[in-house]
Parts: sequence; C-alpha cells; structure tokens
Amino acid sequence: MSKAEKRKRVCDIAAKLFVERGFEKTTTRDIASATGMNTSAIYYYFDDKESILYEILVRIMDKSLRRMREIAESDMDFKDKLNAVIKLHTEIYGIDPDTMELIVYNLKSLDREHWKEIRDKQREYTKIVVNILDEMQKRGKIVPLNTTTCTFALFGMIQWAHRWYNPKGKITPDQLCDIFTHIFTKGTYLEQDE
Amino acid sequence: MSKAEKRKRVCDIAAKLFVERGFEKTTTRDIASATGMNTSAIYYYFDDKESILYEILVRIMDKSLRRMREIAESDMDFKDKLNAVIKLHTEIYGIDPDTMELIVYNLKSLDREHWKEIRDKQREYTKIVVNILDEMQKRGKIVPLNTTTCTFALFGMIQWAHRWYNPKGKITPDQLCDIFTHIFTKGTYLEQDE
Amino acid sequence: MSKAEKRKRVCDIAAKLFVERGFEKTTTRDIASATGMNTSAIYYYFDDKESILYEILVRIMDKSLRRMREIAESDMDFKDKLNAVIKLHTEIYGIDPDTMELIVYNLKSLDREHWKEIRDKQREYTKIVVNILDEMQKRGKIVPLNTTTCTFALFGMIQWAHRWYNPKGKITPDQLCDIFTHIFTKGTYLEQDE
Amino acid sequence: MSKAEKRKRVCDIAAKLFVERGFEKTTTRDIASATGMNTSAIYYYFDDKESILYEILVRIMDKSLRRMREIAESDMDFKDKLNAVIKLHTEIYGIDPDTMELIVYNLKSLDREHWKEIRDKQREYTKIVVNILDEMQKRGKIVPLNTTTCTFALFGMIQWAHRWYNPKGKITPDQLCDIFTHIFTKGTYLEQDE
DNA sequence: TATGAATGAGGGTTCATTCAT
DNA sequence: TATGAATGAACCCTCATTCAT
Repeated sequence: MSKAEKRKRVCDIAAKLFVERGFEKTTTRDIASATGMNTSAIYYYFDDKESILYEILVRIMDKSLRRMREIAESDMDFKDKLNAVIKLHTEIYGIDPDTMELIVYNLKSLDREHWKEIRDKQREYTKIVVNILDEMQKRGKIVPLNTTTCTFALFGMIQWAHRWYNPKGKITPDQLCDIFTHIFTKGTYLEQDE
Repeated sequence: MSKAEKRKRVCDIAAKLFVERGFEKTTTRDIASATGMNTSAIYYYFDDKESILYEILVRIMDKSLRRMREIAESDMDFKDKLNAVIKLHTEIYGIDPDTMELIVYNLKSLDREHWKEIRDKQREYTKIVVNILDEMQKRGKIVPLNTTTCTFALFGMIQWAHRWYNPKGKITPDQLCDIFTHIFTKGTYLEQDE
Repeated sequence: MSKAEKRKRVCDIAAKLFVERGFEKTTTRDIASATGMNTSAIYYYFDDKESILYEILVRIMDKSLRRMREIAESDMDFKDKLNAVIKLHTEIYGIDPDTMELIVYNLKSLDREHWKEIRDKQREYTKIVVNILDEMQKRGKIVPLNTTTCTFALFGMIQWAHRWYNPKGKITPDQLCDIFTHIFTKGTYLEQDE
Repeated sequence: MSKAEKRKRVCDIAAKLFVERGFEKTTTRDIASATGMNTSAIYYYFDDKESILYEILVRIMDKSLRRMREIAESDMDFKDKLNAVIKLHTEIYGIDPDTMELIVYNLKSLDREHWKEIRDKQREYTKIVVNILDEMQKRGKIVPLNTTTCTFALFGMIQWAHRWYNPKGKITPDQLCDIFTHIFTKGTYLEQDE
C-alpha cells in the first residue's frame, strides 16, 4: 500500500472516530488501534493529530467544491443549476451525517492556518451558489431578497437533516430533496393570494 | 450572593468559555479563573464539569420551551403563531450564536441520563411546531408536505444563521426574520405560474 | 448531649467507618454525614481526623488494659488466670472483628506521639500475660519456652479469629475459647509418648 | 531489561512502599520516583495503581501455593508434612514481615474481581492444611477438634510474628519455628495428667 | 455551638508526542 | 518503514482543614 493510500485509509478510519466521539475525545491511540497500526506509526504518515483532521476536511471540501464547480460550469439553465445545487448539498451534507459532523463540529480544532484554508474553500463553495442566485435575480426569476442570506438559509435548511433525517425511514432521499426544493422555491403556503 | 446566584454566574461564564473553545477544551481551571474562584470552589457548587454544562443546557431548553408553549397556548390565529415561532427561533437560535453553539455542539458531552432529558425537551419543543403545521395543513393553509420535515427544514434554515449572521451587519435581525418567513412561506421563486 | 457524649458518639460511628473502609479511605465528610453533623462541626469536637482514631484506640486499649489488670490483680490461681486471659483476649480481639480491625490495621495512621502511647499500652497489656506465664514457669507448670514468644503465639492464635470466625456459625464463642485453650495448653497431638 | 523484568522491579519497589505506608498512602508518584521512572511510565507497564498491588499479591499467593502443594504432594508421612507446613508458613508469613503486611493489610484495596481471585488462592492454601489435619485425625494422631479452627489457630499463631519477631534478636528463625511446633502439637502445660 | 463557603495541596490518570533503534 | 519505551504537561477531581459569622 502506497503512502498516499495509507494516509487515505487512516483518514477514513479517523473520520469515523471523529464523528462518533468528536476530535477532542478521540485519542491517537484510538486511531492507531482502529487502523491496526502502532501509535508511533501514525507519526510517520502525519505530523500530528490535527493534520489528520485537516486532511479529512480538505478531502471533503475539495470534493464538494469540485462537484459544485461542475454544476456552475455546466450548460444547464439556472433553474436546473439551482435544482442541482440543492441535490448536491442534500446528498453531501444532508443525507450523510458524517460529512456534516466532521466539517461543522470539528472546525475549531484546526490550526489557525488550516482553519483559514478550509474556510476559504467553504466561502468559494458558497459564492458559487450566491452567484447562481444573483444571476437568477438579475433575470427576474427570484425574489429580490439578499442572495447570500438565501444561500445560507438554503444550506442551513438542508444540512440540518444530518441530525434528524433517517435514510431508512419513510422519506426517501429523493423525496427529501424534493421537499427542500419545494420549500425553497415555492414555500409552504397554499393561498398566495392573501 | 446566594448559592443559586453563584451557580447562575458560573454557568454564564462557563457558557462563554464552552462557546469559545468547546466543552472538552475548556478546563475546570479555565472556568475557575474566569470566575475568580479557586478551582476546588467550583466543586462546592457543582458535582462536576459535566453538570455545569447540563445546567446551562437545562436553562436554555427551559426558556425555549416556556416561550414556545406561550405561543402555542396563545389565542393568535395559526398564521400568527407560525410567524411567532419563526421570530422566536430566530431570536434564540439564529441571532444569538452562543445559545446554538452550546446546545448543538456540546450535546454529546452530556452524561447519558442528562442527554436524554435535554433531548426530550428538544422533542417537545419541536412537537409544538409540528402541531401548529399539522393544524394549518388540516385547514388547507399549507402544502401537504410532511410537517416534521418542514419543521426541521425551518429550524435548520434559521439556526444556521448562528454561524454566518452578523447582527451588526447590513441586515437587521428583523429583516433576517422576515427573509426566513418569506422563504418558508412563499419561497424564492417569482413566477409561480410556470 | 454533653461534649464528652458527643465525642463518644462520633468515635463510635467513625469506628464503624474505619472498619468498613479503613482510616485512609474514610473522609471527614463520611464521618460527618454518618453522624448527621456538619463537616466543620467535627472540628469543634476534635483537632483533626487522626485524633478521632486516636481516641478510638485509647478507648479500646484502656478497656483492654483495665480488664487485663483485673485478672492479674485477682486472687485466682495461675491456671485460672491464664484461662481468664484467653477468655478475655478471645472476647475482645477474637470474636469482635471491629476491635481487632481498628487496633491492628490503622495503627500506622497515628501520629508519632499517639502511636507511642498506644504501643506502650499494648506493651503493658502483653507484659501482664508474660508475667503470668513467667510465674507459672517458675512454679514448673509450663514448659521452659520463651514466655514472650508464647504470649505472642497465644495472642496471634486468638486474634486471627477476627478474620475467619463467624459467631453465628457452628462453633460457639465458648467452644472457640475452649479450642484455643486446649491448643495452647495441651496441643493437638494425641500420642505424647512418641 | 525486558518488560516482564521491569514489571517485577516495579512490583518489588512498590511492595516496599506499600509495606511502609500502606497502599492508600503510597502515591503513584512515590512509586515512580522510587523506581527512577517517570510517573506516566508506570502506566506503560500497569493499568493502574491497583493492578500493581494485585500483581504483588498474585506473586505472593502463587509462590505460597506452589510450595504448599509440594508439601501436600510429597511422600512424607503426615507428621513430617505438618512440620513442613509450620516451617513453610513461619518462613513466608512469620519471619518476613513484608509478605504478611502486603497480603493482610492491603487486601481490601483490591478490586472486587481481583479480591476474589486472591481469596480463592488463600482458601486453597488453607484447605491443603485442613486436609492434612483431617487425615491425621482420621488416623487418630490428633485430637478431635475442628480442623479448620485448628488450622486458622496455627496460621494466626505463626503469622502474628510479623509484628513482633525480630530475626536478629535472641531467638533464631529455627527456634521460633520449633516453639510454634511445640505449642501447636504438645501445648505449654507440663502436667498433662491433671 | 455550629455552619456555609472556600482553599491549597495533591492524587490518579491521560495523552500527544518523541526518539533511539 | 515501524516500534517499544518513555515523557511532560495537564486534567478532573478530592479532601482535610480553615474561617468569618
């Protein structure tokens, strides 16, 4: 197994532990024993415990960003782009509880520099969505509300699912996505005339 | 200062620290020195560090529940109740970052029993909103989407603000509340006819 | 309740706790709460925790000594005195496990000075028995073995009962005493002729 | 030095401290500094402080049991076996004060499970002697007293020596053993005819 | 006579990390 | 590339004791 593969493996296993217990309560021994490695071996692959978390978060953000950029750069029309954005965010941050746990609850355990890097990636991720809403607003497709606020409202609505949504329950992931789309685009009121 | 007042004071100061660093990274010495007490004096007022967190969370949930119950039991019509719910949740969990940090990020640091107690209060809080939406649905006021999902969507949308919203920025708390209300009730799309 | 009575009461209750958990593991709070007193109130009656133990041990030794002196000063013949000694030691140190626990297992928790006082009382207690054996030896009643050794052998034999003897078992206290007497005086062998 | 040897060394040094001050008053820092180790290094070799005590007591009991079994399984006649028992117990528990201190005064500091294990070994040790006395009794060699009581009487008589006997005094270990043997088998009285 | 409040010293233990091999 | 051994700093918590009232 190459060094890169081994790092990946450690990250995957550590991620599980961080989700279960949180970064602070997960010890390097925990990680080592879960990977079957010697505790010191961890330090051959990583500088320290924090850098494992950092690598996990970089992977998450890089993947999120890549897929978000794909949407932005596609030739879909804006409505489809927005639908795709909702679908993507639901898939990555709403349905999979681990990803959200990792990126949200452990962020403050990062070193200053690492924290900034991740934050910048998150900002870029957000900006792409804001831009889409801006374009739609310019075209008169959506209400003239502050688009950054709308974007965060959308993200919040979706990603909170990681705490309550059960993929094996009566609402399928697709239905969940539809509900979010409905609420965000059309709201819940029936009588719009009032 | 009475014993109860002293406990309250310790809770307030500890809460600030828990928000800044998280429960796990806050030491009893931190709390003691921030309150100007001797470390062991903390143990005169509390059983252990966890019970400080517990008391903080109980206060938060009791206050949230009390205010939510007031709304439910008021003689407002349902639309006003929903507006009041959004206003309340925005005020407690959206605008004040500390409250949300405390209740969401530190929950798993509670003892099993304490955790259950807090979770039950959260469930009751949620149920009140679900009930309001159920009534509205029964009266044909809102779309026939799963009301529990709608409630969590609403909560998520609002409370995520604790991570991005700056009360001193260009959007006032009232405007923020209005935006959430608009999105949740009417959505962001302009052309509903399409 | 007079101060002396209160002290006595604290001693009695503390003694129970010292037996159960040992002096070191018994806290002043334990003692206070078992007596229904405030922890600081203990310090009105005693200088410190150690002085409670000291008072308990003084009471034990004074009672032991008084009764041992009564035997020595009585007008019984020596065989009867020896029998009385065995009976007394069995009663105080063999059958009642608490007394032995207190005096043997906690002795090293005493302050230097207190320890010496108690040790001196124990020496006097022992000396009385050695004297009786010396007299018997002089009169040709017992074998010419070192009488101090015999005394300690007797004490050890008897007092070890505190760890294994159950007064509610099939051997009555009187029978226990008889067995000790038999072994110490006549031994266990049947064929003395060999 | 191997890990096993290091453990042994820590046990030996800790044993001395436990004898001097008792288990409760001996700190892990005491043990560390007496061994020249860092306090946390102790925890590389042992789970906790209690497990050091446990290992010490296991060593004592295993050695005692092994030697006692050798006697039981030898082809000596019963009188010689009894003599050997007295000699063994005197050597291990009478003359060496440390062994007795450790096994008797610190037993209640063990965890429940560990305590049971040690107690079981002690019971087996005792049972071997009881069996020997039973056999002798069956053969009409000793008086028809309860053999368990006789065994404990013998043990108590011998092991109490750890508190008063000085091997450098005027009574040699061999003489001590002879006195115990004499008392236990023939008693101290000269006129058996009375 | 009694207590509520507080404290200082220390206790067992943990843990990220290092380093010689 | 990997590990056994070790460490230093800290952590949570306890406890005998004090003291103003």
